[in-house]
Amino acid sequence: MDEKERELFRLAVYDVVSIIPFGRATSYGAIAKAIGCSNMSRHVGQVMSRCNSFENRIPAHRVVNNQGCLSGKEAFGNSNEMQKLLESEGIIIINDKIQNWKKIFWDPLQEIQL
DNA sequence: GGCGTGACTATGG
DNA sequence: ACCATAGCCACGC
Repeated sequence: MDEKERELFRLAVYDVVSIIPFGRATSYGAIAKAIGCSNMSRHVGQVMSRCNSFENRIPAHRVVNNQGCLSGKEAFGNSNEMQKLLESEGIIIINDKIQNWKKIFWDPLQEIQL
């Protein structure tokens, strides 16, 4: 992968994350699949860990793992910040896990086909 | 090129 | 539901 491809990958991830609706969340794997890189879920995570969500206005808190767990909360300034942001959108979290995950989950592929 | 690492996942016990 | 394993692939050393 050369530098140009990495950049495109990063921007594609940003694009998808940016259109996650308020009060919903999605997973790394779903994003990877949506941008045509189904086996790159770990790299979506890597992009998010460096995205600087606050400055870039990216709702990084709406991206969790496939089971609805807040695996990336440590990347926010305060480890409670991610949960706080999600709860401010009406999402219930217990033990770092989003409750009613099936309902909260938003699949980018479904949105793209509309 | 080898080896460990990581905001991951699918699967099996 | 929880833990262990094994694939995954770019990065850094």
